[in-house]
Amino acid sequence: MTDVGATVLMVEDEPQVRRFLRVALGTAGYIVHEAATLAAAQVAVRDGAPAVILLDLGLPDGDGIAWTRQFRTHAATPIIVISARGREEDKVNALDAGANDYLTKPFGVRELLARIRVVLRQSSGPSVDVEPDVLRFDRLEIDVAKHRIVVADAEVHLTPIEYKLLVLLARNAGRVLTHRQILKDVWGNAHGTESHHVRVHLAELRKKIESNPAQPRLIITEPGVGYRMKEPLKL
Amino acid sequence: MTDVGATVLMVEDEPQVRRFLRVALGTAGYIVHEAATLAAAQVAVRDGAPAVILLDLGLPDGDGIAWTRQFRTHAATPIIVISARGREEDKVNALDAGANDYLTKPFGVRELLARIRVVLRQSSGPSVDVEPDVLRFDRLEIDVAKHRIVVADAEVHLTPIEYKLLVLLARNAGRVLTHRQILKDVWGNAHGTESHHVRVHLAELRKKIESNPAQPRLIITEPGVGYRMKEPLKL
DNA sequence: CTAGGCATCAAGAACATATCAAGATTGGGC
DNA sequence: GCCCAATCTTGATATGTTCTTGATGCCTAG
Repeated sequence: MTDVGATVLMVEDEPQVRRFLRVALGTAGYIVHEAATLAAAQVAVRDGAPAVILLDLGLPDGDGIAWTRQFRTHAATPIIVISARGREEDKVNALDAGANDYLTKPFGVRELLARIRVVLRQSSGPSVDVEPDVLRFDRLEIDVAKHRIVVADAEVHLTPIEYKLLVLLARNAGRVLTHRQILKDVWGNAHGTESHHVRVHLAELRKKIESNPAQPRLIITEPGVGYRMKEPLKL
Repeated sequence: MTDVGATVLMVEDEPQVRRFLRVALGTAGYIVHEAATLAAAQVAVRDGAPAVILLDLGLPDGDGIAWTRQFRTHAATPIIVISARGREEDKVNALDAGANDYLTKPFGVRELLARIRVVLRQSSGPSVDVEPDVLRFDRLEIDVAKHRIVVADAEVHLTPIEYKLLVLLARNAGRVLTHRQILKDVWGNAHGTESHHVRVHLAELRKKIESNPAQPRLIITEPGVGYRMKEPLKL
């Protein structure tokens, strides 16, 4: 009556809750991985490639919401937040940070399982795209997993928008992305025609990653259309 | 601060709740469609193509859960169920029937909006879907997905008008397109008889894609009528 | 031979982009 | 809760690209 042996990563510090969920999820046919801290979760995600993450807020080593936001910059694994905090504010923050669902303790196991099925159902659809953790472009190196940019062997600091912009372009290297597409992906659906934003932040980005920003070699302007990142050299 | 004017279909029979949600959703920037019955919802979905459906259970003309199950056999539009029934049983049934989320009345508007953002975020997908859409003509290659033109293994830069012109001709290869048709498609309906524009830009285009622009092999002039692109080699 | 349609060129207008800088906003630390 | 630092937004201006427009000459059909 349940899904296959999908892997669920449970991020939770209270031993009692862990035992409880371990049994419930195990019985339902899932493979359960566990982490008691965000740091451990980070490792578990990379090693275990879970199909869904159950994230308890209020872990000892950091803010789960901030972690979620950070995580979402490079991964799409569904996150179901589980929290004792039931304030609307908390829910909105978590969901906007990138969580797929938010359950307030106490909750019923059957509801949890149903909600896990929902997110699995969604993610099973549009295939699994495995992409390398490191994207390389000439003297530019993007380590998506570690959220690190290296230009000519020197680490470079990018602001959140610059980072999103760069990863978007890099993931679509060789393809022209229109202003509209970029706005939608980096800013969210709202901003109608403010392509000026794109220009400003793209200029900043070029300053940081191009050797000669006045004559860009990595990010090419397609006047009247958008921008294109040069494809990396083929092997 | 919110998404674009995505369309939300509200399926709800109580006038008070409808008015309340209409205002809340409208303020948040959504276009709101309304239906008081499942039958009306069916029609509204077909006509309005909503981005998300808010479904109240317990409508006068049928079982919302059964409707959801039926709906899911042919459509993937996200459904957020809103119900006064808070029993775990109800939630599990609705979610397993295909609902994407389940909110129990009373609920906060901000939470609802956040959950709408979640499902919209998911369905908007990874923005750029890869469609291998390449048109080939001898030594000319048009990659529509990437917006890229290659002539004899060398990338060629086209201006927006040139690109539109080329794609239009390529998509209608073998057929003669009149000046009027070209003007309408590339420039828009306004320009009455300015076929001179076509000539100028077509000359530019030929310079870029023909090996000998004076004796065009790809784009043929049909005197007195218009232009025609040579059909690509068949496989 | 002539008229109409076509190709080509060049210059300025219209439009799009790059860059700088100041004000507004956000988020984190105290 | 307040303040500071970082970041984002917004506007102004300079620069660069593309489009339009008109002039000119060629070719072909009648």
